[in-house]
Amino acid sequence: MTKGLTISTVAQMAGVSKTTVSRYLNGKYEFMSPQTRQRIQDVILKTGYQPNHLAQSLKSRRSMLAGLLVADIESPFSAAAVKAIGDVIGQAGYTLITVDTGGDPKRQQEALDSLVQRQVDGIIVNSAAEETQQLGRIQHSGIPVVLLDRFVGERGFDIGYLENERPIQALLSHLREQEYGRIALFVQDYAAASPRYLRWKAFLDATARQGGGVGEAQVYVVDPQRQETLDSALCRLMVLSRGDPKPPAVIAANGVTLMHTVKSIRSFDIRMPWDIGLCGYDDWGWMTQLGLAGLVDVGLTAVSPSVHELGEKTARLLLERMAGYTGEPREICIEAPLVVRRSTLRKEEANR
Amino acid sequence: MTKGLTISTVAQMAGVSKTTVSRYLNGKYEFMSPQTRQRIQDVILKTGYQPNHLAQSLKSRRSMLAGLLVADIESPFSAAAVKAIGDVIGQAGYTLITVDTGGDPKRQQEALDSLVQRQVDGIIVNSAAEETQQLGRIQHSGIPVVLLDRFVGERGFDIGYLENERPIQALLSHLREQEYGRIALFVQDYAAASPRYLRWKAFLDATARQGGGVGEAQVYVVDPQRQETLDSALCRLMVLSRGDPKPPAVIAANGVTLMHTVKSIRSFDIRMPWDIGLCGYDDWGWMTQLGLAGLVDVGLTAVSPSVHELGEKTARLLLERMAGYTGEPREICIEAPLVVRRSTLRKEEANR
DNA sequence: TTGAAAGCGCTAACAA
DNA sequence: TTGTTAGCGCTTTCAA
Repeated sequence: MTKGLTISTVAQMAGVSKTTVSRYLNGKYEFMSPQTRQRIQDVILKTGYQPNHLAQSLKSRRSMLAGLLVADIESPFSAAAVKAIGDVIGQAGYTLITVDTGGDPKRQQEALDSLVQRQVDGIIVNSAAEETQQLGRIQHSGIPVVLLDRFVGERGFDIGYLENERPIQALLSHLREQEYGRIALFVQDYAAASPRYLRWKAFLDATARQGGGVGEAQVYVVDPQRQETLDSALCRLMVLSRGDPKPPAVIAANGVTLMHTVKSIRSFDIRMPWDIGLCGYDDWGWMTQLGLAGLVDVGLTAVSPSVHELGEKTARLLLERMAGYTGEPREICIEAPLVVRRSTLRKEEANR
Repeated sequence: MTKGLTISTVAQMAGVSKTTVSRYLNGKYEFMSPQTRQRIQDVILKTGYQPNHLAQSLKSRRSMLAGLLVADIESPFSAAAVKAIGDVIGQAGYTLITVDTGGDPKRQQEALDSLVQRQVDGIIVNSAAEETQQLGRIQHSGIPVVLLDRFVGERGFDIGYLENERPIQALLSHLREQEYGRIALFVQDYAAASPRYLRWKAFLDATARQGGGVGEAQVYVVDPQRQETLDSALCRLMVLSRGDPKPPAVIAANGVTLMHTVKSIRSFDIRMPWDIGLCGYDDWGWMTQLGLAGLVDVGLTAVSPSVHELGEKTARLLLERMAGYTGEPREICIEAPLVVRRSTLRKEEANR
């Protein structure tokens, strides 16, 4: 592969056996004469020999490889997660194979097969599929599987995820305090991914609980791929609210939806926070550090979870499993604070 | 690793030899009786057998693995590149190992060693280091190396990169047309990465050529990690321009700098495009599709290259090398159009 | 049409 | 303190 440089070559050049070189490589200097050690070192330095990790893995039955499946590596959420997970996993000596499934269950399935064939020692999955037979089988076969943010049908897996219910409730109370009228949830197909579902559910529960005849009617299922779905949802909302002294407000269920809603609001020249209030569930990695949501228009009110923390903790779950931990499945929930900005502040501020 | 399921097991269960199973796995049905084939297939389906890719690679001397080094996977630039490269490479049957070097030459070096040990068939590098001995050695040892956007000292590698000179010139002419006065370049340490250097160079050349006593003084070296560097650059610029009937304008050398400049401008309540013009070199992956730069304030004028195209073409360069192509080093330049938005339009528009 | 045997580069008993 | 030997799971001559 590289050049024909193998452990045998090195052994020969140093005038020792493969075993001894192998011992050297694995740091087992205990019963090795300093001279031998030195000679081997010299040869390795001189030749630039790099041990073949494939062979090592085959023999030792540990690949020191971990797999990570994400739905869309370009979303700031995935990017932040990949970064954090890569750091933690890498720190521990593992190499990470990150695969972008594009949210497609079939691609996810293929990717999983591929990872298994490559003998990864563990897998983290931001699942694109509700179906989990495959994940179950993999876990069963001895490769630990840890979920990232998205639940799948059955339990039985470790998971790290972002808090959903409370932030939605916080968003709602905030909008009520600011005396917005009709409150709508813009959400993508919520059967497809558990966070969306849970946020939708939380919205329904909270609105139902607080009465006022609000409910399902206030939910708009949109598709950010098709801007017109946002446009039409927005228009309906505005029309339904006409004559109402209190303006309506939108909660976008996630970052993509939030940004596309901004776009839509802009295109109709609707003014935030007066004609409409806008806020959402937001996860924008370093964009958040930079304050992207703060850069947009008047600054967007948003739930702002630490995806880095999510990644780190989730990676740790996997590391523990790969180290042999076999306790009950664990669930780690990352709290997500609400950051209020001007897009929903129609009362307190002068708003120049 | 998985379960004890190996090719021997399958062979035994199907009542054939390992050889035959191996033939089946590799699609060599030519001289195989349909019954045999069927039997093997049945066993594999029943047992869920997955061939050990480690062993296959060891024997066949092709890992079907490719490595990708990026400086910061969280930047929209890297994210878009990773996506595109992953798609193209994956499509061709390779598995991609993406490593985030954090822009640290030492980490890059370690990552490269690791990839070599894992016997990757090729490597794409968005280099964090000017030094290239290691890359040269790797390439020399038979593993093709392709550069992504950043040149390194010596030539000798294939590279895909974004056009630098012309867009900077375009930005400058545009600013002149709009009759801005003093024009400044905000750029990070330009010794560290070739694109920055080339943009800086292009800026100097173009301003020098057009005379007017402008030149080095107009370049501000900033560090987006430290907002105060942006703040102070901005203030100096504003002060130097006081009394000038034409307002100053800033060209940010890349996306991060651009966004941080926005932040700074905001914090001082300076109005775009009147008190200042702002534009920049911009690479924001799906953000661009979404029109992030369009979401910010009045919309930012920016150079808007297709990082996807860059990723695709660069990946193709590597695929060709891995397939055995051995011609001269090739350089692919991706053109980057200028998108004019309101942040630099002080003339044409009413600008309500 | 199928199989036996050798070996990819490395590790780990077991001997010496 | 070091080496011999037997594989890890797979592919591939060569022979049958």
